[in-house]
Amino acid sequence: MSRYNPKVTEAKWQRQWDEAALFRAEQTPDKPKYYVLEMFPYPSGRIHMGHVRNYTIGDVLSRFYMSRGYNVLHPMGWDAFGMPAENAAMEKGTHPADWTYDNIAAMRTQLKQVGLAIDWSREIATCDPSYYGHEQALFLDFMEAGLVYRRESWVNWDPVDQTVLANEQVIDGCGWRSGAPVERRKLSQWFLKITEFADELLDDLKALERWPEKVRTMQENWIGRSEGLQFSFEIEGLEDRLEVYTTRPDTIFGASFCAVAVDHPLALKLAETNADLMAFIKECQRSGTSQEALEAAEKKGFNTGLVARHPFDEGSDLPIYVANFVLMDYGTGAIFGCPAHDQRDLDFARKYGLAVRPVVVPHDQSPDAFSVGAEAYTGPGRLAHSHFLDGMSIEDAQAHVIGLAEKGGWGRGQVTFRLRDWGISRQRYWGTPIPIIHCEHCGIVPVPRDQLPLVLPEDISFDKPGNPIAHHPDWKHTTCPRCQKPALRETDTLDTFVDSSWYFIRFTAPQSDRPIDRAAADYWLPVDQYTGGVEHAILHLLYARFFTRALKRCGHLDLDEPFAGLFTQGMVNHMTYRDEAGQWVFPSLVRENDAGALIRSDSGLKITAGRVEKMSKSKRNVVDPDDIIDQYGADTARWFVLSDSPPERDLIWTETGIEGAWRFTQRLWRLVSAAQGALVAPGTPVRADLSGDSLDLRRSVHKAIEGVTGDITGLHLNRAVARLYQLANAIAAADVPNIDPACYREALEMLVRLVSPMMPHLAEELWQSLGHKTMLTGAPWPEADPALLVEDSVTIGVQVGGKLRDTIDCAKDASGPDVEALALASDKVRRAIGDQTIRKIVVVPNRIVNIVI
RNA sequence: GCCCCUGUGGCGGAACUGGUAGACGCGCCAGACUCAAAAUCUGGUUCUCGCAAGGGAGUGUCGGUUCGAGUCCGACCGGGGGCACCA
Repeated sequence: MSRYNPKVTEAKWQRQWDEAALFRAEQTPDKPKYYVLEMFPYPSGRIHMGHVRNYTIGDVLSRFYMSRGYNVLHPMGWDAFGMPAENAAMEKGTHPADWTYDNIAAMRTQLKQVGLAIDWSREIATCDPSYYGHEQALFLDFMEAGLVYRRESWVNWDPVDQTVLANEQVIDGCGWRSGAPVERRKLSQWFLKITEFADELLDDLKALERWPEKVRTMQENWIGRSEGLQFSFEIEGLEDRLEVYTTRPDTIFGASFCAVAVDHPLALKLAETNADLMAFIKECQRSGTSQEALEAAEKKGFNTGLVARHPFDEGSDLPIYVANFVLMDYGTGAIFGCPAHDQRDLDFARKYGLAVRPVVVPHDQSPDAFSVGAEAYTGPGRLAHSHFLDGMSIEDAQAHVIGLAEKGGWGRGQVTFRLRDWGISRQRYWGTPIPIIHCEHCGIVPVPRDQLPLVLPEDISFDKPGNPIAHHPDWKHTTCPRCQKPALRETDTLDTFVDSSWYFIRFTAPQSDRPIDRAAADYWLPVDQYTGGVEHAILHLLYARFFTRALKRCGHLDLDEPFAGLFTQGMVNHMTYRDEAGQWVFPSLVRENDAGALIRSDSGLKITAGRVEKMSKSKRNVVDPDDIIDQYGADTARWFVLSDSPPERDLIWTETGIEGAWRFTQRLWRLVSAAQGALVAPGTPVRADLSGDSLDLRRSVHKAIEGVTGDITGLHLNRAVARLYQLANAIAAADVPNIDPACYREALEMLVRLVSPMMPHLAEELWQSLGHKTMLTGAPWPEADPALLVEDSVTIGVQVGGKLRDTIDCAKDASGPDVEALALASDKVRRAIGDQTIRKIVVVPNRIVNIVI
């Protein structure tokens, strides 16, 4: 018997699918549509196992829905703008465009070898003017719709390299290249008004039933709607009042200080005449702009000497601090601190010796005895030590204080969101140019639409630090479209999240001369199943949801939610290895010597195995998909990434695992090949009166159809794989001479058909060798015969006092008394009961009997 | 620091809405085939006491709800993801 040769077979079927144009998405009214999408890759140069896993999951769905009679759209493209291309340009001197397009070409070849059912005619790259030109048009549409504005905001500034740094380029507060301490700087930047949709983005999460609960929760928290009180304190000796926002107006009597952000106008004004305060502010600005850096920093404050008057409690005035943990972006940039009921305030109060007065007391404690130690109390309770609020619930007290503030005219109830507007300006070359002209006379003027795409300059130099476009000798010099006088182009480019906020829409009509073809978008959208990593759970997905709504407002779409179903897949991990010299070692170099110790195959150095971690180039714990496909074929690689781990969890890549998958592909091949001679002709009907082993086999087959279908629909792909192993075991264990020949053929055919979405090449090959002349891809999905799925007897457990003592076989749906009698007839059960009295017998039909003693 | 997720044999995992914990795969052990090896096939494999029959323990830890908890509730510990300029 010949061995299965994936190299020849996979190439053969890929060619045939291609020639038959099977994966070309058709927009026809006779069939329902199904849009399958995986997050498009950044063209880093080579695909990694994470890609293989991601695209295989999507591919299984594509092929499955194709055979269930849908018009399937399964496209591929490239998230092709971004920093790595510029870094490569700086390090290797290659042009970002050349580097990117070379990478795309290499990765396309690799992806094609995986045998994905992709409509390659729709391929797009975001760095292509035919894509980003339309994006520029959309930017202008947003501008006309009032969704774009410009204001100052903070960036990480590297004082040595004279350049803006991304958060990931700030390491321990210093620039990654220069090592110089990073400063915060203000720059005029472009923003999109995502906050205008905050309520909608929050409310509509509820309707996203096919999104993971955790992603919805994360977005909910990110948007962060809160109801509170905005009010102002009188400041002793000053005309100005201090405007603060609080979500806990009930704790007003527990206030012991006020604090403003380091970039709050009051702080800046005081710093003009206070050198110490100025130094403190400068000190605080010597850290990155990331939330993490700000919040993880030790809480520090500067006492301004100013005092805020408590609105109710004349005796207790509150010192005003400038504090590094107050955020200018949230609320009013100023707070009152109630240390007893907020952890950050408590940490601050302990450091500066401020009073900690509990004003909310848990229901089971007395107001006089309750005190707060190292942890703030944020739970439920009753108000205490709060004059007229005493005894109220938190909710009542909040409503009461807000009411008083509104009546007294010194404050009002206010809804605040944590969500901030989306800053889309980047001071970089490799991105979409923002189509704006700055004119001294006319101000901000959009680039006329007939001049789009506004393309990036090609002759660019990375010799100097900073933004290469701004350094370009003539690109930015232009004339104002309004007054025709000399003017300057905007040199900022768009955040790459803008590119990925509408690519799934462009896929519906990638060649259209308008950004969006309404008919195509109406037909294909929303995406039915979107798959990608959880790391995109908030930003990318929220931006895309916002973009869809903004496009609707501009008349491009009639759609609110872009992704009807979302699936977040886990990472691919691998064991790490280090040699005696402390170097990380590629798994392909690890060998076991005769003594069973791990050594390097090149140098012979001893190796120690470390933790299992996410595959990463830096730790070298990577496996190259090319090597795997070369050695085992794409089907084996696909089978392995689908097996074992549930797709939403991390997968551990192991050499033994891929070998197990390889054995299974060979086993399937042998199973079908061995049957060849003995098979009846294709299409021979299976008799209805099977019995014995044939009937048992047929039941297993139909249960597998039912199970696999359900597993794929529910995205439990690892369970589908396990079921197929079971089915193969059942077929292999069958005593062929005793099995009805038509039944045996059916079993083999169903195995092949059920395996086909996962191992499409092998399935085609086996289908052909079973005597079929037409391709399996796209052929209708099998249906289970319901009559073969019903069981007439069940085995259930019998517990005595909650402990399993025996199992009994009984008729399905047998009545309580019958099952009870059967259970009590068991020797093991009687022994377990002994001479104890039976207090009660719980019978759950078809499940369990529990005899309570 | 804040938000979210996760924790089951030697390993990856299975267990529908609370009802026989460990399906399936990997590894390991024994056997068959072979001059031998590889491949393949058959059987076994949670731990523990026991020759066996049989008993006991067991789903990160501690506690709770229940006739019954891997599953629900509370606290804690370990691992991971996100935190707005990585994509």
